[in-house]
Amino acid sequence: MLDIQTLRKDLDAVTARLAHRSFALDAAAFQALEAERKAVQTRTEDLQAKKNRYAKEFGFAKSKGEPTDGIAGRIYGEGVNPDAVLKQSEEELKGIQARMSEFLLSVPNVPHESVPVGKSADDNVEVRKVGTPKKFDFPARDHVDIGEGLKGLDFDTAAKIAGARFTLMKGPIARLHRALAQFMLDTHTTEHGYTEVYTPYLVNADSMRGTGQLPKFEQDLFAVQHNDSKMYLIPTAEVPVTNIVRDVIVPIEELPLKFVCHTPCFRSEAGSYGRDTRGMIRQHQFDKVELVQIIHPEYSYEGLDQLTGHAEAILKKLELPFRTVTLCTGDMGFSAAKTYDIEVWLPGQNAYREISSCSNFEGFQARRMQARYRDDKGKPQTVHTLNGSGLAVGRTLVAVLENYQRADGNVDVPTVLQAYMGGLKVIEPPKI
RNA sequence: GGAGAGGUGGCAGAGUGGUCGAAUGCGCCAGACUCGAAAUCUGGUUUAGUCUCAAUGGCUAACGUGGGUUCGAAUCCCACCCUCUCCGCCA
Repeated sequence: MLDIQTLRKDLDAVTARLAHRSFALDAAAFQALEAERKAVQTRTEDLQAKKNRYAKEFGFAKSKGEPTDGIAGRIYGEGVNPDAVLKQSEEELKGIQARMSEFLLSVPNVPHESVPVGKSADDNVEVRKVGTPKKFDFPARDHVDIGEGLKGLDFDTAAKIAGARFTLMKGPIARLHRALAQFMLDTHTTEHGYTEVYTPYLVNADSMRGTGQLPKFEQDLFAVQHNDSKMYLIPTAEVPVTNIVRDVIVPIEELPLKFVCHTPCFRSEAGSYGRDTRGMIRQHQFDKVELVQIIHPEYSYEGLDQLTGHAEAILKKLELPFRTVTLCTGDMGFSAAKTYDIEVWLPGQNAYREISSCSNFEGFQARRMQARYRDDKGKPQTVHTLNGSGLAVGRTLVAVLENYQRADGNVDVPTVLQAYMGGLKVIEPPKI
């Protein structure tokens, strides 16, 4: 949610910057609504003030045993039904405020000035490239062939159990998946200063609204009915973790809060039919290790660079080639002010594919969820929120399988993971 | 699932129809005292919104949430949500 004060003051500038991300802000509608709000709010509060004055004088007169007949006429004038007028005015104001809030919730974040202007992923700007894609002296297979050859990935059985876009892992590949998550958590907690958290995987609507999934993107979520309300399966740990600070004033000396969290993520993938249907690139359920920072606004861009570096560190330790790009204005998510995508090299696709997305939301999420700190004058101020994948575990597994494959169809275990694999150095098919 | 207790400011905790945005204590901030600190004393200290001629200004709202009664609700009534304790069941 944008700051309504900014909209009032710099409506034209905001409209112009939102246009870069192909969002047409209806400035006229906003101004009309704002004018209406002002008129109705002033009138309503005036009526409320009269009502308060009336009650006060009434009580005062009563206590002194004076008559109370003349009071209403003196305050309200003759011939009006103050209750009905007030009630109607309050209803009207409520309606306007609801419309205003709906309007504000539907406006995406304003891109930071450093974000390149562009229309699509083609306009993203590469900031660095690390490692060189390995040349294989045999035709590189993709993770599906590798995993099925090792009897460790089974998409048919997953489809039987659940449907399309699910994976069943077995044996050393299942263990490799687990090892990756452990390795990531350990690295971020022991080397990057994050606190590990475990959270609910089902959350309420307030939490989804706080991080921006609701109200606009309900179709991307899985939901379950619970009692009379809906609960949502988290599409990323960003949701429960960032909502830790919803309605909280964080002591300034505790900033930045740095959390790391490993969860499954559930996404309906509505609207992505036919895209990435092969393998485990795009799943309804996948594991991710998420980094979240709650940070002082002054340091949030510094923090974003650091957080992106923390995610990249995992790829470096795994010796996987990657590149990092800055998303252009047209390719960014709804809530982000700036996003870096980290893309890992996948020999099976002969392409770099997204494995992490690191964003600064500035105050966009924090305003929605009233997450604040106190400035040196003691006034509550909105914090900034950051998050990034550190990393998507399923896609990292894909990258390891494809980059560490051998001519015989087996897969070398990256050095840093061997301890997590009980010393195993090579993944081979089961003996029997 | 059954029985009970409770949800009030950063925290603890009073307040059961009026001048209560809310006692008191703790915490925090400023000042006094002090060489300095502690102790003590004095003052301040919820949040959100809004108006205007922008001030040491006015007004509105908020005591879990939503409704109701009333001139007037933290306080009374109804519904719901949440937390805690005990019993049962259960990974």
